[in-house]
Amino acid sequence: MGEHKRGARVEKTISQAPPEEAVQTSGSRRRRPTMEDVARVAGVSLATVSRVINGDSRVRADRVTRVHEAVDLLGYRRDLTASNLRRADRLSATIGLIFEDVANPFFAALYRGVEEAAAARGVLPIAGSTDEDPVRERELAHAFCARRVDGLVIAPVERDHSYLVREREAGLALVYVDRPPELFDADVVLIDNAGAARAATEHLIAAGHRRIGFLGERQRIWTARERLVGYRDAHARHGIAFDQTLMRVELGGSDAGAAAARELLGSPDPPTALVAAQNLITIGAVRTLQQLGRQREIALVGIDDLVLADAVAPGLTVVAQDAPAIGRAAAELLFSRLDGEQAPAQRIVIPTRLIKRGSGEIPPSDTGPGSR
Amino acid sequence: MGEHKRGARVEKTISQAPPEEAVQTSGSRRRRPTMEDVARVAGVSLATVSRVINGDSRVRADRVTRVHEAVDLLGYRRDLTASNLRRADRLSATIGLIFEDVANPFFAALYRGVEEAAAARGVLPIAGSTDEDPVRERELAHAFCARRVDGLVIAPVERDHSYLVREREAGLALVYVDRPPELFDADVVLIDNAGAARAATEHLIAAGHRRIGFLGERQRIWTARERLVGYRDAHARHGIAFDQTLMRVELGGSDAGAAAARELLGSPDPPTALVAAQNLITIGAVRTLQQLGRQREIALVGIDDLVLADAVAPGLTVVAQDAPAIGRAAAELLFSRLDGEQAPAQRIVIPTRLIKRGSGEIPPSDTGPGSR
DNA sequence: CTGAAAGCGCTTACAG
DNA sequence: CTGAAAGCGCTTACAG
Repeated sequence: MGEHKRGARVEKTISQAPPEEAVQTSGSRRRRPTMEDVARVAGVSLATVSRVINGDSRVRADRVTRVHEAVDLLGYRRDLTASNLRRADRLSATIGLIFEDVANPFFAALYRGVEEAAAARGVLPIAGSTDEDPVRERELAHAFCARRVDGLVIAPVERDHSYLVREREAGLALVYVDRPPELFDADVVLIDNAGAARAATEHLIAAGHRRIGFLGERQRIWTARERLVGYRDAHARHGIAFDQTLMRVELGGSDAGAAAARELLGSPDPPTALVAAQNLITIGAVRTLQQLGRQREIALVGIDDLVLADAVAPGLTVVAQDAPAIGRAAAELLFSRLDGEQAPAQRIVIPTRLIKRGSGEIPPSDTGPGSR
Repeated sequence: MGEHKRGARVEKTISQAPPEEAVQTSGSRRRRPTMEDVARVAGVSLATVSRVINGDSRVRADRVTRVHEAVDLLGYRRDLTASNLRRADRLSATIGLIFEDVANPFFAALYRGVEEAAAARGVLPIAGSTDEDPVRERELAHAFCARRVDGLVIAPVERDHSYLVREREAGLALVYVDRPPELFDADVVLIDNAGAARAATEHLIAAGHRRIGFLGERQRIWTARERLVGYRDAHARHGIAFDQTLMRVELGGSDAGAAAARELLGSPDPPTALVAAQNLITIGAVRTLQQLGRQREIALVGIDDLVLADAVAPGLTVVAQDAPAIGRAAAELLFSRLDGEQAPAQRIVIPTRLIKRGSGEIPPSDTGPGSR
């Protein structure tokens, strides 16, 4: 298959089954009826069929009927890809979604929000997961553009999106979610991450904690950095010295979160409370506290809500974000751009909400030198 | 917009923004470079460009270089929709996913499994949620077909998929997941639902329970019916009379599950254990048990695992299914069909696993006339 | 109101 | 090995 290597340079993610095999795919494939077939059966021209299918009101009523009858008879279904190729607007009624992981509950809910807003317009989303790999992100973006999506909703890993400027100039609508663009002037929908982390931390400070551990994601991720900022900010606001040893970052997933929590709590001068800065990390932290049997002794506030958060004991206090609302807002922004909205790039901030369920309301324990 | 009504009849879900507006979309749109542009810059013919892009090895090396240089210079990106229109295989490298709800953790994980298997082939998934609405299912299927997806992975709501026979004849690969086709002979990947429910129920019987409540989904859903069968089956196998009053079905979501659990436990002759036959229902059951403070008294086994299931107290015993594996298997089956595999329709059963965490190992309490 | 014709951006026989 | 030409299934000026 040496001949595939070169093509791959241009279109890496698109290489599919060897063409020579694909031809003989499914034994006796039946041709789909085309507008031409419909025209023949209805006894009108191809142009008239197209007009009827597209709801052009200038067609005489009896011809409209004839065409519809032929459509039903043949089981004709329009080929949107061909239609799109020739249309003036060149809209494919498809948008691309680039997320860290579609299986993460946050992004799954975001997807749903986008889907709902898009469905109202007859638009369908294609989604892909980057796993925080910038190469994968770029491949996905290219793969989506090759399919001529009308827009991209992207939770960026990569800082440099200059590889998308040409697509934008060609009309691609671009909306960032969860994380802002870094070198681009584009619409974005997100939460106040620093504010959320600050609220989480201040909630613990209000309960009397002075030694609050921080469990954060990889700092290459913007939200992770912002949340750390909010955590530090809360300390500064309350005149509490920031203690580097209470901070664990670069955590990828629940196991890493669990291990980091265990490490922190086993340290010589341990925290009396924890801020878990991402949903999977929170899961890990909860697990560790329970394994140590200290879930009623060490306070915990998570960022981003979880299913069953109200069912653990104590209930899990979180700063919740409204993922479906983020998705809906992003989709609506994207469509407004597609409709020609020329206003400057918008930054929409979806409010978060502190949900007190118990774990965040535990006062500091007297053990350890950290308590006052 | 009266003229849109008729078009809607043929392509309901595709009607997009009024074409007349869409034209003036984004001020000065720059045309994307085409193969023609590349050909001009490289000083070769359009056909040669196409050959190079497609990795045809018969092109002379220096021309290959020239074309690649022109591609880089112009920032050319292939239009896959146009390519697909003309190719012999007519493969779009896109597949459609029709799920109940992409935000449900089970389907989100299934999506991820499909995505991974598809990515290896350069194929991208488009997904839509039906919310168990057969009309929406049909709209989604049509919308996907209009975009000329190569195949459909479908968790069916509708029993009658005869509206897809024409598409199948035209080469559409069809794989069912989670639920089998009812009137169709097609590939399917699922779990042994009756077996899972039987295992859950027998686990409770082994712990000594004789009055086991059942919380099930809407019985229009195949998995819901199967799980009820398994529950009853377990009773029959152990010579326990089936008590209709212990069964609550048609539950849609966690709130309904919570309410039904509360109702059952408050009945004159209540169960000593519960089988929660779906993930959201399990969440509701856990919630109710905790609110009543009876989580250490009433046993509970859920079907399908949940995040934090090990963190609730007692830990949640479940019969877990491997959603990513279901997704991967479905995608691989679909691709094998696309590659020409002609074998009879397959039924792949992905094993489930009982995970004991505490809630399912609670013995029957002595309260109530149901205990022996 | 309608049809013949051009053309969207590609691939693919067909010659050479 | 290469190019001119036909054509995939549509939409859209252009005439009438």
